[in-house]
Amino acid sequence: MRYSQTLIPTVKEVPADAEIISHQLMLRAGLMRKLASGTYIYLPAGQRMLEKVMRIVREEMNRSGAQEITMPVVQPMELWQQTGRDVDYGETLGKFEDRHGRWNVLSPTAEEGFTFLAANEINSYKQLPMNLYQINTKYRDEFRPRFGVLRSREFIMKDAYSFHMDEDCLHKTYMQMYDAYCRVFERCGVDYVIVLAESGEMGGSGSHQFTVPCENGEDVIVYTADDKQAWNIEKAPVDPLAKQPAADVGAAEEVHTPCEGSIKVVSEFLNVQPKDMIKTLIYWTPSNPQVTKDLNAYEVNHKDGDKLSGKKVAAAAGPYEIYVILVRGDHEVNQEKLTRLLGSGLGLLEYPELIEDITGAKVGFAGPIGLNDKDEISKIIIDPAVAAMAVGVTGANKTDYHIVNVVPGRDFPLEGKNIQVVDIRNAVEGDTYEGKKLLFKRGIEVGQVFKLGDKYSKKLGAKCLGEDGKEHDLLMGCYGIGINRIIASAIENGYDENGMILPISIAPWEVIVTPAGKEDEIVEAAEKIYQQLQDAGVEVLIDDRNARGGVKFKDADLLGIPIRVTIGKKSLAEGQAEFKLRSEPDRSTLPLDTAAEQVAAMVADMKAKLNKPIR
RNA sequence: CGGGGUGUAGCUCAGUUUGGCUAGAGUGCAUGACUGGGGGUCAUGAGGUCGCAGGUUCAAGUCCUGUCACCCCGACCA
Repeated sequence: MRYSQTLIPTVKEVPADAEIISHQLMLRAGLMRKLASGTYIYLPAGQRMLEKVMRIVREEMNRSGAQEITMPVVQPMELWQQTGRDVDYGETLGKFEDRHGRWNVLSPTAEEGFTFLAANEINSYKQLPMNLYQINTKYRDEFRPRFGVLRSREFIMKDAYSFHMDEDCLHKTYMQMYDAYCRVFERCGVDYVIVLAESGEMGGSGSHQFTVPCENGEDVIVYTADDKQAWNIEKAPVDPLAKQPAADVGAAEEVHTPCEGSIKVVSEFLNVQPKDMIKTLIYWTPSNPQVTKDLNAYEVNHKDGDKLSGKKVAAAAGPYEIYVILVRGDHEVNQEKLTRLLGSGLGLLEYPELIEDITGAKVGFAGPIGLNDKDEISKIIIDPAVAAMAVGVTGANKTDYHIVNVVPGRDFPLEGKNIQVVDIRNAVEGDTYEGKKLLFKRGIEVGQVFKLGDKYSKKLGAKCLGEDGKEHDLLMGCYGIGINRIIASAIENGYDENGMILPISIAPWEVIVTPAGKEDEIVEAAEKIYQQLQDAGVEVLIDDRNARGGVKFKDADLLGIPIRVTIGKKSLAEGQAEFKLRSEPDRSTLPLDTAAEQVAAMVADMKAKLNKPIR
């Protein structure tokens, strides 16, 4: 490829829109341009990187026995209504009405489509296991696209779906995918850690996330100090804290706190630490899960209009459950743990009016004292960290009042028929698990494998005949890789002040030939080596622009091309070409007549190193 | 959707507070000359509905109202 004939619009200045390094460099190196918030145009260099990642993914998927197909991006809404995900996905689901008045979905993922296919085409256990995948555009109408391609509205995902008769078979394919994913990320040259993720319907180790650690990641990974176990923060368990020695405090006492009821403001007002406060959260959820869906749908459809008040919603919902959750002031409720505790499929809703009805106070002044006597409360869930407190400050269930000197167990019960003390919070710095210190780091989720069970096959009637001659619901697994995110993570993993430092497997070109000077002999020598490298099958870019050396070097560095071969006046006179690795500061020389050969060997070697077997 | 911010040349930004002449700089682009190993120098030139609409005024990039887009924090995220 000739630089002069390629669109690689590099820029010197950092674009104002871009906050994180991968986003900045993708724009600066001319890999892409923004079309609108969360949608990007991939330019030739960026496109080449996408294609290289896709090629690796495709090779590893095929090698693992999966088969590639293509699913339409535009899919009928009816399919999504059958699984209820037209509602579950909420406003993130992109949709439009066609000229016939039919509603269509812009596929944000494709369980429905693949299960539809399986329902029609898989009839016998003899066809199983079957693993189908596609690499295709996905659309999600994100509330807030950000960080360049890390959270965009349109992106490319590899999604695979496997079908099975039994759990063992599913597990086998699941592990094959797990291994294939390891190979994909190894070959792409990104660091990654595998963490246990939300387990979903199947329980146990039903999902793993592949995460590239980096400062700018949106996910938080929690791992033990010995590096043996890792979780997504949504799933990380914590040891209960040691019970604090009983303090000699007086009786609980109401104090006037005429301020906003947030933990931060109240703790400052009373001059106590947030960790000495008890946060009281009140949730409610309709007893019938279907009602939650209807309500969600109602809100989705009426978002701008007559939004129901809390009471109206509650009335519309029929019977409902109310849960009171107590966590320490400096802790956060973990929604995943909560959902798991109360049963999946239940939506938890918060309505200020309802909270006011129950506590008799404005939001911000709820407290546990006296609440356990209220019949309408189904359950009080107390985090062990609250139970371990010697004394705390809580809301008084009276607007503008809090209670100090509250002793858990003395002033409100820690046991009882509707009281449960159970881990319900996010792990924080200082927590342990099984006695081991928990550490935190941020990361970018680049892949996830998931055991789906029969969730979709049941709803879409994907059954097949077993050896026993009876119909069985198919078990499914699904496996996703974010193609664009791999590129962003690779950049977050490798850059310096001059630009990207890319793994050779995904760099837009493997080698750049830089003629430093426009004398005929320099150009000729550069052209020759360029031709030889091409003949050797190396992906090579020649910077044939009429520009100064400095400009070419800067752009080569910005693009992160792993190997640079420079033809300059001095070295040429000695029959040498210059050789430099992007990742290393030093330069060396190679004899002109064997340079191409040696560089080609080096390229092969660098690629082979990324292919090395896992672990 | 709540909070904060920004829209002026392809890009990065001055100018808006306190309304006033023909709207500026750097960079990029074009042309020419000199250069030629880390974004070089000089000269000339093209490039703007000052986000959009309406209003106030003798006069609006600047003040007012509305609106749109984009960015950041939060909420949300199979």
